[in-house]
Amino acid sequence: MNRHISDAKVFKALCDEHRLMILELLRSGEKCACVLLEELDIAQSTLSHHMKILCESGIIDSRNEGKWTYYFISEEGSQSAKSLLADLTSVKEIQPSRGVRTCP
Amino acid sequence: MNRHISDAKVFKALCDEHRLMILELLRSGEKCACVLLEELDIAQSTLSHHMKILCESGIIDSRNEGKWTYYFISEEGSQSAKSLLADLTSVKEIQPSRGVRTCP
DNA sequence: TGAACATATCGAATAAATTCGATATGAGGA
DNA sequence: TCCTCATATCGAATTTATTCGATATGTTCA
Repeated sequence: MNRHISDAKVFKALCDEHRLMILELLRSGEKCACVLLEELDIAQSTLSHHMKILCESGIIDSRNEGKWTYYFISEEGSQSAKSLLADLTSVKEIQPSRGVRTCP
Repeated sequence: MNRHISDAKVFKALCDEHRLMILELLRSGEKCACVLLEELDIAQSTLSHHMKILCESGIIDSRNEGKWTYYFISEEGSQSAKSLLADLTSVKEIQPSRGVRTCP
């Protein structure tokens, strides 16, 4: 079940402020790269790099329409991110009661 | 509401594999630093650095007992992380229907 | 086909994070 | 009080991420 070994990827996608801002922009519906570029004050190649990371994390998906690429929040991807976070922070059933010393 | 500006911090705490492993270890109950250290094959100063980041993110909390420090998953902190992720990936009510072109 | 535009990739510069050993701090017990 | 042990902090080395300009790819339209 070693999910945590490689699943830092999902959270890595979320730990950059530009990428969080992109996510925020996409909450109001899909946008093409050129619109995102106008809002973000970063170089086009930088935006492309961020979109690649977001897409590879699964949280964002894209579709092509002619020469444009539209990005949108993936329902499936964000659901699995939420499940992963819930798992990571959930305390297991069988555990020593708090306050029990595990040190000598 | 500009939460995303500074709230990369919570996710930054989750984007390192050692820190995810620490979280996994704490799922079975609080542990003192020396126990974590045995499991992780990293230097003591490195562990201390990771624990600081995790605690500052709010996801993990600590308590002192004598010379030991015990770390545990914070119910409150992980709840707010989950809320934040849910917000970030939730699509807003009013939005243009998908497929509407926002580019010329 | 060729010009114009949107996006992706490459390579290099800069910035940020991780890691370690050395050392400091602070608590407990002799 | 002094010694020992647990954890934190410091400073430097290394690794990883971000960023940009330049260029490549691929699409549309004349």
